[in-house]
Amino acid sequence: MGKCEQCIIKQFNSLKALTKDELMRISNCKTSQTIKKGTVIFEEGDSVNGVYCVKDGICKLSKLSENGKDQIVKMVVKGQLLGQRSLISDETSNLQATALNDMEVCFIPKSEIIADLQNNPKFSFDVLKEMALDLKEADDIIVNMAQKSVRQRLAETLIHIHNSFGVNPDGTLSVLLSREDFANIVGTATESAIRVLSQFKKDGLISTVGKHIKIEDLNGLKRVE
Amino acid sequence: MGKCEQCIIKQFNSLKALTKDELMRISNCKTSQTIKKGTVIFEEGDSVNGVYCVKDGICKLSKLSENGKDQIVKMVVKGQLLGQRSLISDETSNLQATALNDMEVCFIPKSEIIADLQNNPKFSFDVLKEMALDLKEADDIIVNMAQKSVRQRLAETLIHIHNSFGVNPDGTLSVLLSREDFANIVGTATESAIRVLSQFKKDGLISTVGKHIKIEDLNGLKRVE
DNA sequence: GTTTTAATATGATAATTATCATGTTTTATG
DNA sequence: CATAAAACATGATAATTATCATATTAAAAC
Repeated sequence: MGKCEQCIIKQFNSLKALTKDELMRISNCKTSQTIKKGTVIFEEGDSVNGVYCVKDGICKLSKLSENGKDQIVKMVVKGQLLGQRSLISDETSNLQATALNDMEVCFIPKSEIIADLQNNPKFSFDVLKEMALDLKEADDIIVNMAQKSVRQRLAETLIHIHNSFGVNPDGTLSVLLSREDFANIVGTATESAIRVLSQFKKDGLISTVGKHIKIEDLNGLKRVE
Repeated sequence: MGKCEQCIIKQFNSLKALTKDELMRISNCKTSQTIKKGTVIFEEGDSVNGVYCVKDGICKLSKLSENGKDQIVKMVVKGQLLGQRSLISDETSNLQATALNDMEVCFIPKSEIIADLQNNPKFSFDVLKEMALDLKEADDIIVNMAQKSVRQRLAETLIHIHNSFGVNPDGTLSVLLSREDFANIVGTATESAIRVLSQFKKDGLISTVGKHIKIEDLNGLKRVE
């Protein structure tokens, strides 16, 4: 099993703020896992007894609404941590995590991480910084949800995925989502998401290769109203 | 000027995790302020060079959208801290803070607080816990915005204000908001918010005394669809 | 206290989005 | 490879919400 102190992934998250000794301790109690696409990693109400460090792959964080829709709140990609929030609040999870493709993760038990959070101010301050950014993003999503049209939100979602998660060699978005996923990010009916994407295609803003989407006119998407 | 180490307000926020020595140091550099209703405490893009500890009164945190609406993201009440997020991220503010009534606050300069965040793990962990709760609330708002109707959101807003901020002796909500404020919390047009509130009144769910709103049927509001 | 301004209220209509129905294409499975 | 199942697509229609117009009431300013 890989050693945390040598793992390159931690450069992308707060674990980089840990000392070599702390990393070695964590390395000894962590477990590596492969998670298949579609697997529910944890669901709302679960006690998540630790933190996942995502070495590869992508997952969605979502919450079931009373109307049966599964609103996607955030996506967690390679390099990021998963499950810190409920761990810090010492609560069961508020969200469900589902793998969007095959994932490689390391699971670090709660007790180890909590000890470091309480003893290493550099680490806890770094986690705090990450959480402050998450909160800012969440605030911005609230504003978008409240004030922008489905068309705008979907255009911005495409741009966000493009900019934050990158593209494949052929230019298609590296994150492959179903139309239903898009609808659940934007907060609309699946049919509406399909309709808007079809329109974007007609307007030459995007093209599709199978289920893969390629942004053809980024500035056009930015101008969508 | 009051002394932080003796101030009762800190029991309601993370400042309680500071040591007596730290509190005395902060006490010496803090400034007390009275803020009049309607005053913009800071706006989007401002460098907020410290944290406000709200001793009395309420303010709204909002963000201007491109369509001209000022979406309210959160309300900060007596006992809470204001401005920590942008301070921690070391960024200009993402939100505007506006006093909803006359406020009493203490302003603690950034340098003092940052030093404590980096040196006192108990304090930074407490701030982290608060921020984790803020993030959870924000996630829940995203889900509500995306999946619930204006009627439902407005009903839940009334319930939230009732439960979290309390009522006056006559039973009316202690937080006095304009119809426009309600619209900007719910993310709808002012006319729509007015219409829904009128309907709630007709349905006997609420009553009004001037601009003050009283919840008459809490369970009824919970059942709104 | 009157005038002016802002906030609240309501109707009419338009725009947006959801829902239901149904067909097609793609993917999974025996 | 045939068949079932899921995902995608599109039309018709209904429901929700926004916008514009216009009163009415309340609050602020002179």
